[in-house]
Amino acid sequence: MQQTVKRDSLLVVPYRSTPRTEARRQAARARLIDAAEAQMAADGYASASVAAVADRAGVATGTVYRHFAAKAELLAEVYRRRAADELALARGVTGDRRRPARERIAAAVEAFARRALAGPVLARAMIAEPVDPELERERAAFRRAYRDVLAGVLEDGVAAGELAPLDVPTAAAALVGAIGEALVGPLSPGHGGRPGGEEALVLGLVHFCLNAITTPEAPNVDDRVPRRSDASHA
Amino acid sequence: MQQTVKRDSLLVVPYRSTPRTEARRQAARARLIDAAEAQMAADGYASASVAAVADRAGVATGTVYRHFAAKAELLAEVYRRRAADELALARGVTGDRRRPARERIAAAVEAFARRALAGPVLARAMIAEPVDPELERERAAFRRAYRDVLAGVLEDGVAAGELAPLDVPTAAAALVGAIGEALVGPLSPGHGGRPGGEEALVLGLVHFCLNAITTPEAPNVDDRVPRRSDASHA
Amino acid sequence: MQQTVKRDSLLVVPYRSTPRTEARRQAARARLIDAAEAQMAADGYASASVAAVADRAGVATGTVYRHFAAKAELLAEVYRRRAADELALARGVTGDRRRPARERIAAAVEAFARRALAGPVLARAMIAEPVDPELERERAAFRRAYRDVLAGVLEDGVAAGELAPLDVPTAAAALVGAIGEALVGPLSPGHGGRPGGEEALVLGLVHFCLNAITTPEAPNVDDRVPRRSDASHA
Amino acid sequence: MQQTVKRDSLLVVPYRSTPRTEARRQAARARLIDAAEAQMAADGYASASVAAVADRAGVATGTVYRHFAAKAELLAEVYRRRAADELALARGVTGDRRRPARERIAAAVEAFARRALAGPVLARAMIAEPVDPELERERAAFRRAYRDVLAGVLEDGVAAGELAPLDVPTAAAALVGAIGEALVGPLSPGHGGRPGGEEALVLGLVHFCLNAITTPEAPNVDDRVPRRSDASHA
DNA sequence: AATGAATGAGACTTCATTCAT
DNA sequence: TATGAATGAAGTCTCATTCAT
Repeated sequence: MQQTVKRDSLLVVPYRSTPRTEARRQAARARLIDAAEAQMAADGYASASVAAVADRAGVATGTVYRHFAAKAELLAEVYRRRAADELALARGVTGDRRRPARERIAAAVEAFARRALAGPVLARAMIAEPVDPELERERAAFRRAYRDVLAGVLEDGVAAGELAPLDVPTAAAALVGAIGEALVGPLSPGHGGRPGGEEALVLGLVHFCLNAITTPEAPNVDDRVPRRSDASHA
Repeated sequence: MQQTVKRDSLLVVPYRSTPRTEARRQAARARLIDAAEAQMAADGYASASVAAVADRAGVATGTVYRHFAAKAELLAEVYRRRAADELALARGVTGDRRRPARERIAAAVEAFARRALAGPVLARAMIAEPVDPELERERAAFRRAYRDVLAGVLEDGVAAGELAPLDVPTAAAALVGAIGEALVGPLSPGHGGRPGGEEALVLGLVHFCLNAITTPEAPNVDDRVPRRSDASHA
Repeated sequence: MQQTVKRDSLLVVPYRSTPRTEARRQAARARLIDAAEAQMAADGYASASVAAVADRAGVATGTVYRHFAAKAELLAEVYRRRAADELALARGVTGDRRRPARERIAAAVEAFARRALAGPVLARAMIAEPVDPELERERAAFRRAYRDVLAGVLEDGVAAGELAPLDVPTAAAALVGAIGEALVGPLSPGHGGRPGGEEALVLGLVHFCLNAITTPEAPNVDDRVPRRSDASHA
Repeated sequence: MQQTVKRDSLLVVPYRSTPRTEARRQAARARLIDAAEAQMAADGYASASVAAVADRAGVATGTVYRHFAAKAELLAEVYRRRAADELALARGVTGDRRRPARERIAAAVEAFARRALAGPVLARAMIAEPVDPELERERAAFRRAYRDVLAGVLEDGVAAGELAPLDVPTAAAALVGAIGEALVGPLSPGHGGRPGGEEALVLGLVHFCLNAITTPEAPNVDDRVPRRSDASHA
């Protein structure tokens, strides 16, 4: 990718260090990660062969191995970087602990939803597509981290008395899943027919999530098998 | 395949109406589907090569093709069979329309949860792992069918006045996702450390799902984003 | 191969002979050869798998091996039988040695042409399609035999002074080739556009063949390469 | 494949206009075509598996697919190249329209014959052996082109009054077949016993072909069934 | 004798990885 | 360091042949 020989300089100095070299190296690395992400965004995980990625980055396949020990490592980096972005966003949006937990959760759900809807193929690859065991680990890590962000908010809410006590880890995981499925599931067949389209989807999802963490009156689990019919609700 | 007309015998015996042969055939087919399912359960979708499945079934690879036109058809059968089981169960536990919707949803969630927990790797493969387009179609069909079961219950609940009005398709999808992630997500790293273990997980999840479909007091959607929109401020 | 046990007689007589058994055997054999020929006629040589032929004959694949040691042997029989038919016909129409050689040749060409045109796919398979070495031998044998029939006629003609002396083996081979190519070649791209269609083709071919064996005025071979040799000047 | 745009250099050097690389690439390609041709020449079309060809070329099987999208494409190239050679030769030898048509035909026949005799197995593969539909198309194209060359000469001859009117397309096809069969037919079993050997074969064939296009006196087709014996020819 | 399911070698093709230039 | 051709293991599928029933 980076040619070593510079045509325009007669003197080729065997420079050793990391002044500009390291920068170039990082740039090349980054370009490869970009290319891999772009490929996944364009045609899904399965299309991201080393050749396709290298091609997209404008380098030879061999060059990839100068920056990554194996294909899985490159793709793992894609997951990691993407996850970091997503987490940063989530943390940003939920960061203000003075605001009510429900508000913070709503913000996180909405932020995630909007990004997923903007790039559905990549979202699918990140959330649901199959992967090598190596990558699976990254994906699991992302989900866990994301859960942890949400869990933190939930704990804050419970501690502050805003939310009724709840099974925080489970609820956080369920939220992640609810978000993912609601967004990714309907997208394959096209979701256009719905009135309001994406906007309605986001609203419905946020609504769902807020409800889920808000125990109406009886936080007792036994509530789920009520004594009688819920006629009173009618 | 078998021609029925025999020139030299007046009595045409239908060559073999497959008395026992058909049974054997079905048995062999079923053995292959079992083997494929077992392989996916053991090592995930990616490990289910034709050779591995055949090996597990104790037959030669060529034999697979006597029963299925292509690998994808075998795996699709696994999905279909599994999905049919799951749907039958879900329909069974939610079938009594005289019972309250919340009770029926709780039953479905619990039933699904218990089965997923019994076979987590397979559950992962069924729910989340990557697949050929052909299989993706099966998986999507399953998810859609499952959503429809839940959506039917939700609609019953809304119609009966038991549930406050809600975005039924989104809620149903979100429920499927919540269930899937809550069960499958935590399982890779092992979930054992939790107090109460699986039991607590199931209860927490049921609780979460019931809450999610129960609007506390203000069913108004605007309730979710308190005063101003906060999401997109990363 | 000959079973000793008979179900319908209590007394199991190890019958030795060939009363009706041999007849049945031959019938089954013949049916397989028919089926193989029909398959080749329908879809060409490549389509004649053992399974397809057995299917067409209404027997199981294993049965084929009760009558033929290998697939090639079955197909060889097809060639042989077909060749025998063709040769019998050719010998029939050329058999009357009292008639002029040219007339006899014309009759053979016409007969062959009409049959080939009636069943072009089989003709192709017999004349030109690729085959196993084993079958190639049969095909070569047929061509040789056919050449010999024509050669016999040519020799008669030369001996009788009707034809000018000519290189009989070469001429006979060339006749076979001319017939084959003229018939089989034009059929692939469709020959319909021609005025007169098949009839014209047959006439043109007969004309060509008669000319080919009729030296105009100067039977001298040198006639062909006018004064100097011109061929090799590319 | 190579992206041309480079962000970090103003001077965009087209990554490699493939100075020597292209040459190497062509050389490798050519080596594979050579190997495929050699394999067909040695053991016929059926023996030309990808593995066998790669082996003969001294490369791994995968390498074949760096140069050809599919096996059929490699073999098609063999046909095409061979056909191009043959046609160029034929056109060269028949190109001078001032010479008599019979002389030009004789030259073409002789040229083709000498080459076919030099490599009989390959000639067989090119002319008569079976092939995939994809290759069949190439072969048909070659035959048609070859016929057209001969047909052109025949038409010239007829137009110039040198040849009596004749069914040009049929005659051209028949010439191709006559040449092919006369050369290829006798070669499988070996043709060595003949007096004069190859030389006689070529002479006899040329003679045959010239006769075939030379109507003695009565170009009428009905001539083929003469009234009486052709005593006058004696 | 027939059946037809099973066999397993072998064909084509893909793609992550290596290595001479 | 980059290149990209080459590698070769692995995957899917076909089909002539075998063998228990």
